Amino acid sequence: MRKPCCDKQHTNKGAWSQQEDQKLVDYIQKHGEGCWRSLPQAAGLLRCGKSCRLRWRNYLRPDLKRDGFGEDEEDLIIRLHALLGNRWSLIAGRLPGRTDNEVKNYWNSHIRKKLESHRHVGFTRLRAEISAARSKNQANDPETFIDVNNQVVGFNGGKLEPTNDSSSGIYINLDLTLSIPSKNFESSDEN
DNA sequence: AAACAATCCAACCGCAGCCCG
DNA sequence: TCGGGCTGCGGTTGGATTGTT
Repeated sequence: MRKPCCDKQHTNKGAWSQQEDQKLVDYIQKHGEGCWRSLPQAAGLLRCGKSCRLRWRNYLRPDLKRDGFGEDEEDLIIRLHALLGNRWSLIAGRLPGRTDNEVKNYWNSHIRKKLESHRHVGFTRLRAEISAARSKNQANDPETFIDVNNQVVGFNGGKLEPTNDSSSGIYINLDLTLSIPSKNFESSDEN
C-alpha cells in the first residue's frame, strides 16, 4: 500500500489564505519549484505538497493571465480538443498563460454547452477554413488533419490511427505540432 | 426580500507514468 | 529489471456567487 502524500491530520484544506499564498510565493521566488513534498515544511506551510503545487500552478504563477478567454483562445481550444480530446495539459500548453485546470473548467462550463446547443452552427466557420485547407494540405501532412465530423485520422499515443467513421472526408489543418508543452514560454514557468 | 436553482471555479482525490537507486 | 517514491494529469467535488422566481 502506498503511503499518503502527506500527513492529512496535520495539514490545512480548503481555500488558501493570503498569508499562505504569500509564504508560498516567497519561498518559490527564493528557491524555485523544487521538491513539492518537502516544500510545505520548508516554506512553513501546513499544506500537502500537492496542494502547494496546484495553488502555484493554477493561481499564483506570475505568468498567468487573469482575464477571460478571448474568442481566438476559445476557437483554439475547440480545435485542440477535437484533436487531442481531454488532454487538458497539452491543450493548455498551447495557450500561454492558461492552466490545464482553467481550460478544463472553461470547456466544461462554456464551450461544451455551446457546442451541444449550436453544434452545426459552431462548425460553420471551421468549415470555411476546412475548404481552404483541404485542397492545400490534405495529402501533405496527414497527422495535422482531423475530420471535423467524426475523425478520419486520430492521434493516439503518438501514433496516427484511422478511426471508425470517414463519412465526410472533410479535413481541417490545425497547424499543430505536438511538441513538449510550454517549451515556447517556459522561462517564467520553470524559474 | 427570501428561497431556490444554476453556474463558476478553486481545490481535492486517485491513478498513471516517470525517474532513480 | 524491478520496485518505490514523486510528480503530473484528468475527473470530480463543494463552496461561493449570480440569476430567477
